[in-house]
Amino acid sequence: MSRLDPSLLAGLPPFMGMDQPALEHILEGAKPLRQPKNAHVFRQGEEAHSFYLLLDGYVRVVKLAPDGEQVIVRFIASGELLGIAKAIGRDSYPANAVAAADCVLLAWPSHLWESIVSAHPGFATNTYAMLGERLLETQDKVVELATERVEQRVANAVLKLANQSGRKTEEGTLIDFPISRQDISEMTGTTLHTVSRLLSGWEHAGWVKSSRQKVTLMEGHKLVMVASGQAGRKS
DNA sequence: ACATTAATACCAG
DNA sequence: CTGGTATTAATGT
Repeated sequence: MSRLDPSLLAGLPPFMGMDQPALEHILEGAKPLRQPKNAHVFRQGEEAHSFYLLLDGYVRVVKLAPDGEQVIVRFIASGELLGIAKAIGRDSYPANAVAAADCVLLAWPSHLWESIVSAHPGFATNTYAMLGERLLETQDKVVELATERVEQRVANAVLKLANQSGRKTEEGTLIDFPISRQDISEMTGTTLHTVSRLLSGWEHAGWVKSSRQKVTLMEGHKLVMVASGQAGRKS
């Protein structure tokens, strides 16, 4: 068993403002874990035996509707916690978590949650702030789904992804993990057909560039226009 | 070279 | 305009 370096955690949002001994203490209970692309980190309904910190990669959180329909709730980027069912008083996971790219994570057994939180008040406030952020995000998304048209929603989704995980290239901003039209449709409540049509439309206009599992954003401001409903109206 | 899976084209409601 | 099926294109083995 190799020793884990506390500098892995230093500077990450959940551990902001914590000193070296505290980080070492938290790391004692963690074991590293590596998940290949498309592997499940945990499944909806499963007993929440562990909680996780994503060190590298991306995982998508997918909610399964009773009829088998899938909805992508959010993407988790590196440095974020996931599977913290215990923090909201649950003992089963509320959704599936799937590696969107090859991932490396740290896993803690869930029973350590209580002791870590009570031993480290800074960690507690950080994670509750994070939960609050996520709550606001999902509220915004509800409003979006209820009030905006499809083109606005997918424009928003693309912008969000580019913003959250964009990598600069000569072409523009590349979303640096594999993303299919199906994925985008599951984020925005449409079908892959509509997403495909919109994306190729924008590609002809020169606003984005897309190929299999890849989307690069070239003219972000144009998409912002679409997202705000100021463009693309047709009759 | 083949099988698998994503993206687009095509067609129907 | 949306949703389903077929065809084509890309990717992994």
